[in-house]
Parts: sequence; C-alpha cells; structure tokens
Amino acid sequence: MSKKGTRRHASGGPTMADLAQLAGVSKITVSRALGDSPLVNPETRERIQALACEHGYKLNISARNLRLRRSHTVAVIVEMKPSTDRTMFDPYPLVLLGGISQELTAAGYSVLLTTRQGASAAAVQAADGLILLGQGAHQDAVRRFDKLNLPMVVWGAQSASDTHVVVGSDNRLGGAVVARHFIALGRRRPVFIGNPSHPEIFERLNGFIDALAVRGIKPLLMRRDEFTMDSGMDAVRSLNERKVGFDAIFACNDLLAMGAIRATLDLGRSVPADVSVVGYDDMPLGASFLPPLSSVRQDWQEGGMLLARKVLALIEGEPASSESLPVSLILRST
Amino acid sequence: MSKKGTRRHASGGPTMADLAQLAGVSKITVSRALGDSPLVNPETRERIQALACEHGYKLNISARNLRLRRSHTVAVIVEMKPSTDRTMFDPYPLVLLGGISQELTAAGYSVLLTTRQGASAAAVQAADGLILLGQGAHQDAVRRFDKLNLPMVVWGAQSASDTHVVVGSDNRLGGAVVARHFIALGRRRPVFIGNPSHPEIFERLNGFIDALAVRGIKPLLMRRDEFTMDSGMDAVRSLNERKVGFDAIFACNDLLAMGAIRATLDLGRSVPADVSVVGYDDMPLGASFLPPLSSVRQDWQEGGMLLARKVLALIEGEPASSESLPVSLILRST
DNA sequence: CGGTATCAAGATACCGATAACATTTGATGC
DNA sequence: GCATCAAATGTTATCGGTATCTTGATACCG
Repeated sequence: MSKKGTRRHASGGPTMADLAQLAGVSKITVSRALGDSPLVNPETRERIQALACEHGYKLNISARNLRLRRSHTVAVIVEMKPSTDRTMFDPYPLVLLGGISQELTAAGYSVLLTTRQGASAAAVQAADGLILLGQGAHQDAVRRFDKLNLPMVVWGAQSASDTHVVVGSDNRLGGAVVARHFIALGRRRPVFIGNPSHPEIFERLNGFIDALAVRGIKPLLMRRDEFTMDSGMDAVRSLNERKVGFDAIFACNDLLAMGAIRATLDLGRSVPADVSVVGYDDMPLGASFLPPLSSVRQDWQEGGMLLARKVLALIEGEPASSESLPVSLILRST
Repeated sequence: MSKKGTRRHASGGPTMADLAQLAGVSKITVSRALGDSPLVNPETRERIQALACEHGYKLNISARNLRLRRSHTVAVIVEMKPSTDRTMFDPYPLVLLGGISQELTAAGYSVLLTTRQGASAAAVQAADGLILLGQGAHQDAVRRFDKLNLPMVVWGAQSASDTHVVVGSDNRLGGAVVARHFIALGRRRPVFIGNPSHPEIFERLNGFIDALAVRGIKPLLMRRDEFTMDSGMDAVRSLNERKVGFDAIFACNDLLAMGAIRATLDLGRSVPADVSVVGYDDMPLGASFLPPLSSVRQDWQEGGMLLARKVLALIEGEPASSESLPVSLILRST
C-alpha cells in the first residue's frame, strides 16, 4: 500500500533510510545528524532530529552493535541457586548489583544478568565484559568464563594464584579488626563461628587467627554451614555441652551472631559483660536487636561500583588491578 | 600477513565465512550445520561442528539479532534507589529476579537488568519484552515504557484502569486471611500497621477491612512509613500513649510485626494470649524470632516465573491476562 | 587567476548472520 | 532413456547502521 521508502517495519518504527528519504538526504547524513557529528550543517542536523522525533524513530541497537563490534553491555553472572542458600536470601548481593548497575549505566553501558546455568545462553558472548559474583564462583567457574576471552572481574577473596582481577572487601582485615577489639577488651578465649570453606569466610578466620596470635591467643573454630539464627544457637549450645569455656564470639554473619547471643543469654550468661559478640555484615536489623549488635560493615554499594569501574577500564584497554575494600567495625552493645 | 579468508578479527574468533572456507563449503551450510538443520548431510554437519569447536568459533549475536529482528532478551526494570529504601534492602525482589531469570533462561532468553534512570539507555529498546518491578513503578513509569511499544508485564497491585498485564500476589486475599484468623480467635479490636500509600499495602488493608466488616469490626490504622522494627515498636507505644485498646495486630511486614511484638511485651502484655500478631512476607528470620512469628507468605519465586511466562507469551503473540498469586497464612506462636 | 583549504554531503563497502529462491546431483520410476 | 523428485548445497539479497573515501561547492591566499 504505502511506498517502499516510507513503510514501517514489522518490528515497528522507521529506519534511517526512511528518515533519509523524508529529509531528502542520504542515510549517512541522518546517522551523523543523530550522532551530533560536527560534519553536518547545524540546520540540517536540527531538521533531521526534529523529523526523527516526530516519526518516533528508534535506533536499531543490534545493527549498531554489529557494525561497531561492541555491545556496550556487561554480563553479570550471579550464583543463584533456588535453594535456602545464603546468596539468594541475603539482601547484599542485590546492593552489589545496585552499585554495578549505577556505575555502568552512568557510563552508557547495560547490565546483562545471568545465572551460572544460563551463562552459556549465547547473549553473554555478545557482552563487552564480564563480572562474576557469588562466593561459589571460583576457579572452576572462572576458568570456564576465561575461555570467552573477555575482560573479566571477579568478586570475592583474592588468592595468590589469581590471574584475573579480583575485587572484594578485605575479609582478612575484618577478622583482624575484631581480634584487636577482643584483645583490647582483655578476652582470652574467643570462638569463631562460620563455614571457612567459603573463601571469604576463610579469610576472615585467618585474619582473626593471625591478629590473635600476636598475643598468643588461639581461637576455637565452631564450624557451622548454615547462616541462620538457629545455627548460631546450636553452636553455642554445643560449646556448653562440651564444657568449653569462652568469653568472646566472632560470628561470620549477623544472624549467626544473634543466635549465639540468644543461646548465651539462655545459658544465664551476660552479653557483653561475660561474653563479647561481634557479627558480620551489619544488617539493619542488628541495630534493633536486643541487645544492639556490634558488627563488621562492608560497603557493598561501593564494591559494586568498583567492580564496574574495573571492567570498564579493562574494556577501554587500560590496566586494572585487584583491590580490597576497607571494612569498619560498628560497636554497639555486644 | 595471513590471507583474507583465514584472518582473525579484532574482536576475536573466526566468522562463519572463515569456517566455510576451511570446510570448503558456503556460509549458509555452516549456518545450517551449526543450527542442527535437517537440511545438511549429517556427515557434513559433524565435520563443521568439529571444525567450529576446534577453532573456537563463536556466533556473533549482534549479527543474528539484526537479521532475525529479535534479541531474545527481556529487559527488567527495577526501582533501585540508593537510599535506605525498602526495595533495595529487601531480599525478596532478588528472589523475584531469580524466578524471572530462571524461567527466561530456560526459554533461551536473557535478562537485561536496568534501573529506572538508566532505562533510557538505548539497549532497552533492543529487548523483545519488558518487565517492570518495584512498587513505585506505576502509572507514570508505565506510561513511559508503554511508548516503546513492547510486550510489557508489570509486577504489583492491579487496578481497574490498567490496560497492561499485571502480575502480583493477592494482597487483598492476604488481608482477608488475616482478618478471618482474627475473627476466629474472637478478636474485636484489631490494628493495622503500615503505609497504605503503596498500592500493595493499600490492597492488604482493604482486604483486611472488608473481611472484618462482615462481623461489624472496624480496624484501627496506624500509618507508619518505615518498614523497620523501630517503626513497629513506635506504633505500639503510640497506641499505648493514646490509651487505645487493641487485641490484635496485622503488620504489613515482618520487621514491623517483630517491633510491635517487642513493644507489646514491654508493656507487660502477652503475645499471643492478650494480643495476636501477624506479619507479612514470612522472612526466614521470623521463625527464629521469640516468640516465633505468624506471617503471610507470598511465593516470590513463583511470581517471577509467572511474570516471565507472561512476557514470553506476549512476545509469541499469544494473549496473556493479569493474574494474582495466592498467599498462605503461616501460623506459628503469635 | 590557479591552487589549496574547508565544509557539507554522497557513494560505497562493509559488520556477520540467515531467509528465500536456485541449482546440482543422484536415485527412482515407468 | 528420460522425466521426476528429493537431498544437499549454493547464490543472492537483506537486516540497519557506520567508517572510509570521494565529490562538489565555496572561501581564501598570494
């Protein structure tokens, strides 16, 4: 019905060719005009821009990506098991994502969200860069994505053998800070609750141990795999049953800490008079807990932004190095 | 140096044309072979696939998207304010995302994550469909994205004026279920704590009010804007100061409920003997709370999956209608 | 006035994949 | 032996932009 040049395509709006015909110029001039290139006459440019606006022109991103050979997209691969696992129910990964998203968006990039399973799903290859999240995302996963040969940045704990860029909060420091706090309080029998098979937790434990060693103190490790209050309560009860003495608890997560506090109180001991407790993550909830919980805070948002900045740097061909974010000890009543 | 046909491109691997030359066939045959088309000889297919694998061939997604005029991508637009806002720190939106991601991935689609600000960032237009998340995402936002003319599905509360597909959990039912529970317990002076300016909360309140009205009961509304324990405690204290009697509390969020319980206990009243309390969301934490919290549970994961299925249907040109997800009342000790 | 900058716009050639149509080849049928 | 058909592969055009190289017109200079 309508002529070739003015027809609308199935997927919707007019193309540059259509606009070109409407304006009586060539495609390339339209391209330049819309790109604010100085190569077009300002008058022509405005005329074309007005026309584009009027006809609801939308740039075809796929076409541009093909020609420019870059997608302005960064794939974020998240460990998301649909189980009662930590990652999924913790609010923090979301904050991390928020930081990433904010920074990438500001730079004109988009975020392609992928779970590990779906990571093969084609689209990832089209990304200009890769961000790997999730504590499980190590070695095996890293190698898998290394093959894609894309600029890649990983969130997590660093290890000497890493060939890629790793950003993470300084878990070792987190452990050390708590240790020094306990030392200052004169505590002699500290306990660590958590699962050191996660690299991050392992680092916290190491920082804790090393800083305590300065005073010749050796902490007791209560390994617990779940990051729940129940698990924390269980750990303390178990200590009691085994008649192990303790005067300080460092839990690698706030929920564990709260559980530990409750169990400790149940045993008739006072927090913090008899036992000092420090958690990790500084959940908003912790401040309202009774007694208000002391905790180690990491700046997840900043972490996300840093991750984003690193990939962007790599994409631009600039160098980028691994980096640890500082943490801070928030002292409340425990 | 190397010949035209066998050269590697800047962005990396070989193209179909390269493979074609290596195999001594034409591009299209390669395309068919890699797509497992029945139009190629099985032998040829395997030979080409082996070749592709050996040379690390990667499909150029942009090119395919351009040609096929679809990106196999759905944009998810999330309200993500970098403030102490609810959305960002609640774990649930993440679960929603998980459900979406899982379902889309299974269908061979990718998820393009965008914040509302960045939603103009080009790439969204390339998506085949749109999912809008976040309680603030209404009317204004919806209209804005409507212009893109893409299949769109919104998470949230339905309203009669909606022209688009809305999926959400049945908040009205959630309120009604709690009301009926209170009635069964013989409660006469129920209180609702929450902020009804959020459409979802408004629905919960309405369901609550209507179901109570059957017995001629009118609940008291304690409007509180923050979704924190402190806010819940404050609400109950304020009730006490104003000498308002109450024997049941429906808090529109578990944290509010926990705060309310604590304040109630502080006043020397018993839960649940004197006052029944029900929260919303059924946080894992609620089960470990003392006393274990009763709560209304929504299946966020399922919600995400449903959202995904609806957009996919729309993308395929099939019809899709708004839908509410059932909720369940989890009774514990309160 | 010839010659060179400078500016605006066009022509052409891709980017890498795939759909639609065309061709070759060998097998089968009568 | 020739027509017919199916299988396997090839040709060509196209998706919608943009880089590169040209061209044409005007201005400027000595």
